[in-house]
Amino acid sequence: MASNSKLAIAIHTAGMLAFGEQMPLTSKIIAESVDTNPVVIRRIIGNLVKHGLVEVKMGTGGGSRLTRQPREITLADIYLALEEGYIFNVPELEKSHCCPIGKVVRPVLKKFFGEAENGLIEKLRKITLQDILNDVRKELPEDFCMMENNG
Amino acid sequence: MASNSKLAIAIHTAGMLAFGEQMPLTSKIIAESVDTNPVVIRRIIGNLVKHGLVEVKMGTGGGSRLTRQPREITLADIYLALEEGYIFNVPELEKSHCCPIGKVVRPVLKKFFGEAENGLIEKLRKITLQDILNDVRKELPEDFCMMENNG
DNA sequence: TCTAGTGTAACTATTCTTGTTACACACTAA
DNA sequence: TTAGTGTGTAACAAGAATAGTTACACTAGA
Repeated sequence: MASNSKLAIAIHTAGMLAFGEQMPLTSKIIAESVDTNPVVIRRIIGNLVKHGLVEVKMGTGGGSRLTRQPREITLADIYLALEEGYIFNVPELEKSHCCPIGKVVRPVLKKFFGEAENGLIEKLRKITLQDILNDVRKELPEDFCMMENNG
Repeated sequence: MASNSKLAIAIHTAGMLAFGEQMPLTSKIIAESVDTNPVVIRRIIGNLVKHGLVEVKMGTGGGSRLTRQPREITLADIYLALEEGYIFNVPELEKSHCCPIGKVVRPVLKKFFGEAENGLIEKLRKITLQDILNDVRKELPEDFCMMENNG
């Protein structure tokens, strides 16, 4: 598992903001739900803000909320907002390296990996935050209210 | 860059085996081209063997070679052979965790991440080792011969 | 002014990945 | 049957990436 849980945390975060409707949520509340530290959440929200998905209000009564409707936010938007770079790494070679294949393979692999990653992004683009919410709601008790139940 | 350079190394390795035609190549030669340690290569070849892409001959004059033509091996075959698991991690929660959303979100995210990863794999399935070779060959001098030039 | 928030730097801890050494075993050729 | 090449793999070391934590300056509302 190479893995990177930022995307999961970011979606979870955005999902909670959606649940919270227009009521701003604090990084502390979200962090408790995700089971991590508020700073981790703030860092991720920073990326979402930078890409216009979320807006933040400072000070008392402040917190974050979505700038758009959940059906207008795709997982690709969130994925790209994280600016994590490429999934597959193509290792650098030493400058002294002299195998001609080694030198030539690198850009070729980069090209094909880029294509593959586009396939991933296309799929992510078809999934909206609303889809996530719908699935999550199915699993929650009907009378669930986040503000009361969160622990 | 979460990244994992195993796929790049595995493709590079398979590519060299293809270049070598039916002449078995040693892990040492491949390691020099990739600029790493022979054990790293052997570990990866072990996965390729397990999935029937490569066969290995022990002892003097031994080494590895492909079991199929390069046009019959896709990057998806190589990717899946590495058994790296999922690209995106969905973090576990503490057992004591009691936020109901937290509990419910996990399987939902796993499902959607699985779909996204399938998009990646579909793309990889469309790229064969032969495609890589063709691109690499374009960049190499016409009279290139691996056995003489490898350093 | 007090309290409740955020943003961010700096540091620590942890985990993942890669690299290395070492050695038993397999096979070939003399 | 012995020497030489090569693999497989365990065990450990080193390095890098990820995540978690603390601390503190700054913003805003009551």
